[in-house]
Amino acid sequence: MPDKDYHHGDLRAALVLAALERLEAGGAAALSLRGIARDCGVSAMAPYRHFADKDALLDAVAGHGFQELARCLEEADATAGGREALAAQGAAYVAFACRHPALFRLMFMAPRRSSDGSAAYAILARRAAALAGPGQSAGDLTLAAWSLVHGLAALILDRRVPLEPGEVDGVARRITLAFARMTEGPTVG
Amino acid sequence: MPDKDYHHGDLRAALVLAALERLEAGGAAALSLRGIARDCGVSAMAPYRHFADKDALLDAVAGHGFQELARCLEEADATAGGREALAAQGAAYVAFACRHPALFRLMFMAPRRSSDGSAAYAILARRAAALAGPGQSAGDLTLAAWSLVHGLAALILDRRVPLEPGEVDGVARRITLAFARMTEGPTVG
DNA sequence: GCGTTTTGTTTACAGTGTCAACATCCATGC
DNA sequence: GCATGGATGTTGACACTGTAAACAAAACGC
Repeated sequence: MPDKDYHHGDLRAALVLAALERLEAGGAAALSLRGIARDCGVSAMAPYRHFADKDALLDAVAGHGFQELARCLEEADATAGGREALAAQGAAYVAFACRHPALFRLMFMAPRRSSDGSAAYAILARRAAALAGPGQSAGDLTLAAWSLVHGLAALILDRRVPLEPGEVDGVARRITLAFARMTEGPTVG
Repeated sequence: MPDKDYHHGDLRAALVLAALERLEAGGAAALSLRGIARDCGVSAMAPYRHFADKDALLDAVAGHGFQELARCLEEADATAGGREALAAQGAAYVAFACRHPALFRLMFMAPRRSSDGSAAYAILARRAAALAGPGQSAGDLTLAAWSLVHGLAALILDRRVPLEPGEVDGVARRITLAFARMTEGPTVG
């Protein structure tokens, strides 16, 4: 094994990981490119060999987050079927946001450029669309379901709704489930 | 009228206004305290006579946004009654976010400290709670309604949902209205 | 009128993202 | 086996940021 002092095995991955750690520890304010580089034991300019600029690194971090979110949704979806599966996904979505608030904000709440979240969206969409009753638009239903859980997560994160940590899961599950029941009610037109 | 060269009349208000203009023009990235001060023709340290730090100024800007949002909701609410009023509020909420994307993000999507949005919340809550059927929790219903429109706005702002500007209002109205109809469907338990 | 308080200014410092020029290492030709 | 070229990392510099400390000027109370 060579010296490893100059060339860093896999700096790109190390940078993303360090950024994630900083994010969990100190929030978005702690995300300085120089700091991240320092954490990796590397100079301030080294990241530019792997990312065009700071935003590009942040995009990679967000991408990591989306993968993890998709994993969580998939896992939750497998625990039940039908409407209950949708409720489980809703609760998992909110739980993810609460577990990684700064990451969640980074993923969504910045004028990002790319950071594809379609994988996570697809998992939720599959469940939601299957619930569409006659005369209900599957597209609208999916969008509504996503909006509901996303908005709930965002409001909780911003302390806009006074909820104890212990209540969050129950509320998310209840609301999502009630929403899912909407599909058996009277339909439009 | 005295010289007005040293003392600025009402700097505090001018700073908030300048910040709002910068926000509309260049997004959150253009919000530098020094730049805002420059826009007001004042030195970099002058803002500190009126705000503890940059975040305090941003809080004031967010507060301004919440007032405006409340005004929009109130206005929309007056255009109709019952479920239609809720749908109108939903559309107005989303429209506000689309009209002032950077401000909306500033209001919600940062680890703020205060910036009270309870006025806007109250207007929506009043309508939503009135729609709660027997066995439905007014609190849950209100939270769900808010989450729905807030999430929809956030997702649209982040281009997570491919919507033409022209479609936004229709979708928001449709989804909110469909949600409101949920209250006449079969209830929990 | 004078002192106090409020409001701005100047200067300075540490920290940021990023450009340009340079250094070092690794893999590949011969 | 060694020069060479491309990848990777470094140093130094620049313009910019938020903010602390010390000072200056205008406004107000008596």
